[in-house]
Amino acid sequence: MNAITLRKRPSQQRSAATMAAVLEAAAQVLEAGGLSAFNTNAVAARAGVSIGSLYQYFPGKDAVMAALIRLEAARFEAELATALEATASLPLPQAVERLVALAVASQTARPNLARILDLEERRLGLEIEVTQRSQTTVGQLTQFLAGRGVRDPQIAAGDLQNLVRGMIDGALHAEPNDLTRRIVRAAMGYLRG
Amino acid sequence: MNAITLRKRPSQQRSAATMAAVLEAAAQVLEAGGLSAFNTNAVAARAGVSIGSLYQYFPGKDAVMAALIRLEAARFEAELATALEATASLPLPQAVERLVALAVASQTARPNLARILDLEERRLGLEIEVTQRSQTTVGQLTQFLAGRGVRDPQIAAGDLQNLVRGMIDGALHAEPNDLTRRIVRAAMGYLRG
DNA sequence: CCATTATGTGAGCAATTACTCTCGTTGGAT
DNA sequence: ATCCAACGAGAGTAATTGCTCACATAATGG
Repeated sequence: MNAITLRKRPSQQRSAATMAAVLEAAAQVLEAGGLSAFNTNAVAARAGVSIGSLYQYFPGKDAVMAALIRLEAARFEAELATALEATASLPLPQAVERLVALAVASQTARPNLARILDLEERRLGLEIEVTQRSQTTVGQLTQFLAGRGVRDPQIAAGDLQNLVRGMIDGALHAEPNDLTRRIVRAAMGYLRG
Repeated sequence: MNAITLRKRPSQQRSAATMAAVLEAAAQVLEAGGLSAFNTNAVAARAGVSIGSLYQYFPGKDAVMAALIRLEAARFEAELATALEATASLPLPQAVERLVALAVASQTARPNLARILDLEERRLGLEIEVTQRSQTTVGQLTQFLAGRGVRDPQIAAGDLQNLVRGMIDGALHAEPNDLTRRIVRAAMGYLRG
């Protein structure tokens, strides 16, 4: 019997290293060549594994994208969580400045990557996923704003995220000087109403 | 003689209609299926012309994209120009509200298109093109802001454009209610410093 | 040692794509 | 009527891509 021998399933330790290598390679390919350069052969080659191996760990191309999106989101959310702790006792303007500086630093590291991941996230429709509200970026921000007495904190959190993202995306290629200050001005203006 | 018979060159009247059909088809394909659905066969089919014809009017796929980007940019810049005239005598907050409302309306019509065109514009690197400063979106905005006594009007124009674009992009899929009001709040906050 | 399983490999296939080239059609001038 | 240049059509081609599969190698257990 055992007609169907329960395919796939590498699991465990080795897989973690290979998967990480693949995801890092995917990030590099996207950053260097954009969406059009993102193909499984290129990713596998840059990761130093064969395409066969890549397909042992990921069911398909989109799964690699999705995993990368989740990884980057988790990274940023972890940074955000510690930053929020550190600013818990600061007055609002200083707290906002710290958070904005964090976002700027995060986007500056790989200017093109975040933009592409954002587009792809929409295409794949995996917006709500890890979404324990407390772990999402907007979720954390919502709680922060609510704690500061901001009205409609959920909407405000979304708006601020979009505002910051938009200003960073655009300005990185044009006028990065003093960017944090400029963003803080807009964000505080929004919050003061 | 005339060994090479001076290839291509359809020009004149008919071309305008065909080119317009191709560009409108390209916009529809992008809006409906995203970047991955954007291929020359699909565009030609939707436009109701053969691929042969498409390639008579456009030297390649990217040229179609570029033409579409320029067309949409020109459309928006024309709308912006008339809106700026109409708001010339209004106080700043009302003027800003009108302009923001225009941007919101423009993006709402085809929510996905602008985002994609923006990404592609960067990939093709055709930022400065039509760029008679007075015809660009930022150029027009810069003059407007300068006339209102805003400091660093060029930087402010860029920032505002990015801020508005970011907030619209993000909010269209989440909380479109009262969007204009919220954006105006951020924009005016930025301008008041 | 061998047998059995887990893991990795990469040539190759099927599908898709951008683009070309040959040929048919049209419409106006002679 | 005949010709000719402009225009359109769409089958075909070469290249690329996502992905499979038959096989090599490494780990594990007896």
